[in-house]
Amino acid sequence: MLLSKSCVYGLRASLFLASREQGEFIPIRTMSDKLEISFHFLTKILQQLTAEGILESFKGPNGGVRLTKPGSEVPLMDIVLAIDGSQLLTECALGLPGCGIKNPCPLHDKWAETRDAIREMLEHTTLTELVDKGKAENLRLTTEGGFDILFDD
Amino acid sequence: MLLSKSCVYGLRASLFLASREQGEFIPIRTMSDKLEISFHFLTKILQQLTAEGILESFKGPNGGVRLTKPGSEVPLMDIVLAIDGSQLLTECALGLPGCGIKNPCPLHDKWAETRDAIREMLEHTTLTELVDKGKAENLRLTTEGGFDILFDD
DNA sequence: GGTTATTGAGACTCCTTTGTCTTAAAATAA
DNA sequence: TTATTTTAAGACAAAGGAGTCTCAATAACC
Ligand code: SF4
Ligand code: SF4
Repeated sequence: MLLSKSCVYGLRASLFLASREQGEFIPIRTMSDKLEISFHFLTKILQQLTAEGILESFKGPNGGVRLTKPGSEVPLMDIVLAIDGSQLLTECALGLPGCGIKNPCPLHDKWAETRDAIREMLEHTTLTELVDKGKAENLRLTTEGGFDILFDD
Repeated sequence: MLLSKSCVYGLRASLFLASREQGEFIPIRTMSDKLEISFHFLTKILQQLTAEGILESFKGPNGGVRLTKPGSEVPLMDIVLAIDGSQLLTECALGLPGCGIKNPCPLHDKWAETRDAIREMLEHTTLTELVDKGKAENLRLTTEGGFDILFDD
């Protein structure tokens, strides 16, 4: 799999947060319910994003988490790097240790192109971009139903 | 990681086989030594490729494995599918169950492009193509040294 | 036939990822 | 102050991937 499960959950939650008012703290429990992700597991993942400065959290009643920056300034890459690390963009096809341009394997040229395509996609897509698209076309973030079911409070 | 370790080992071994005479059976022990892969582990992986008809094997002295077809007719995709399955090309970014064009997530359009790039690369690159390149430029298939060290018998 | 070289099959261990649970810490509200 | 709501931290369990090992099956050679 390209992205780990933790990373996918982190992305889904980040999209959820980006779809709300920016100043609002959203309880993790709300997100875990709506996105159908285990609460404790999601908590651990979001703690990583908080540690990386992508989210900020607040304890106690009316607490929760929120994005530190507007979603339009957060490319997907930020979340992927925070959770899965740079592995995807540095390791590769034949997975030889110490890989690079200097002493490449035969797949390097072709793989580098593909890898760049992945990088471009993750760097140039922002949370807000996907949220806007999701809202406009009622796309889904969860197993069933469209984007809008996330907002029946 | 894009490809599992088993898959990477399978690819490396397939490249090794494609670089030899086609009719020749190569003992797995020889490959595990040259490619620095655990013998028993590589054996299990190559058994999968044999079961899928990509390799054929022969027991006993002078036995080993060989490609069933010339390397020029074997795209990398065959090996990836045999070992990792179609997961990489069907599952995706947000990993929602039952994904597809019918009920997509907001990432679908962008992801589909990237996924196609990966598919194209795997489908249109053959073993022989990489072997020729590797031999010409003495690229590497193992941690140290170039392509040629595989052939000091 | 007996020994040796090789793949085939499967049990088994080890490690990472995924997921659950419990307890502590912080903030609010009564 | 006490109870409640929330995140923080970390122990623990379950599942899958990665890797090791043993023994059986097959083929060649003596
Ligand atoms: S040489 Fe390039 S393609 Fe090959 S393993 Fe290294 S980074 Fe990957
Ligand atoms: S809709 Fe497309 S991109 Fe989104 S999870 Fe499904 S297949 Fe992947």
